[in-house]
Amino acid sequence: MDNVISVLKKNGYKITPQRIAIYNVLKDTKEHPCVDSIYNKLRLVFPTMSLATVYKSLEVFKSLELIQELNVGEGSFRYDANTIRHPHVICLECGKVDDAELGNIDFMEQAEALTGYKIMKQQVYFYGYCPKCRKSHT
Amino acid sequence: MDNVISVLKKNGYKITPQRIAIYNVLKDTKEHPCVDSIYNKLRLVFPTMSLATVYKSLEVFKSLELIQELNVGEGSFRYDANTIRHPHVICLECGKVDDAELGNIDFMEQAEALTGYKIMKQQVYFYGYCPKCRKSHT
DNA sequence: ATGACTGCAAACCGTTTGCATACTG
DNA sequence: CAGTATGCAAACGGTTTGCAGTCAT
Repeated sequence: MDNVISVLKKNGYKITPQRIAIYNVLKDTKEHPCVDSIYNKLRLVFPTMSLATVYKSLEVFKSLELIQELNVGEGSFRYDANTIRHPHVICLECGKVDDAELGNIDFMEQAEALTGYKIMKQQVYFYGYCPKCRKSHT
Repeated sequence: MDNVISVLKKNGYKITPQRIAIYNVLKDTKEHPCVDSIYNKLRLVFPTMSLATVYKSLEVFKSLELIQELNVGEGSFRYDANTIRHPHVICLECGKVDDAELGNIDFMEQAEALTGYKIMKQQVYFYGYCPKCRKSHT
């Protein structure tokens, strides 16, 4: 909750209304919004909010591991305030991105042994048709 | 091998030297090159080759499932002529992308049961430091 | 011969950067 | 008060598009 504030403070970043608002948008949704979507939500509250501020703030949050960046292959990134590693499902029709809590599917050790890489992170994405869209897809 | 030719033909696409050359670049490498890298390799052979042609050809191949598009979060896509589902490892230092043949780690059924999505595809990415780069990373 | 393909250039769109102003600490 | 953050606009880089000319069938 105030975790953001203390982490920002601890790392010498200033607490600004914009940063708090941006973080809260992510904290309060499960939609994994992209920058534009965050920006448009915030413009209603901060008429002067700029895209650049959203980008810069997300960059700060990312570097402090307060959020994670998703990369589902749309040409833009999405963001998630849940930084615990978990898979995502993407609807090929409507573009929705959901969490897919599959329990423990950690293959990092196995991958490390096999590839010789020092593995730091694992990302799992599923692509398919969501409950609503699958009806129209036979 | 001539699989490309027959698939293109079967689907009403023309066989052009450019398309064959682009496909062969992918077929002959394990580097998962991006568009720019493919383009620069081909310019040596086809001085008039254009980026647009590379993009358009890859689009055709992708739609015919002759190649797959990778999306490791660099701001550009990479391409792989190996269309069999397999994980990839990305080096956080040098950007290299390798295959990681982990045996069977198919969670599509599980994800389908859990999420209600009709799952079509699964992508697994590992991020870390490759054997060369990990030395400089303690 | 005809219709698809190539290749150039311009347009596009998400993201980054530079800089003057505003605000946090 | 010092120095970081904001917000605007311009720049950037990967990708897409339109169109005239060319080539595969």
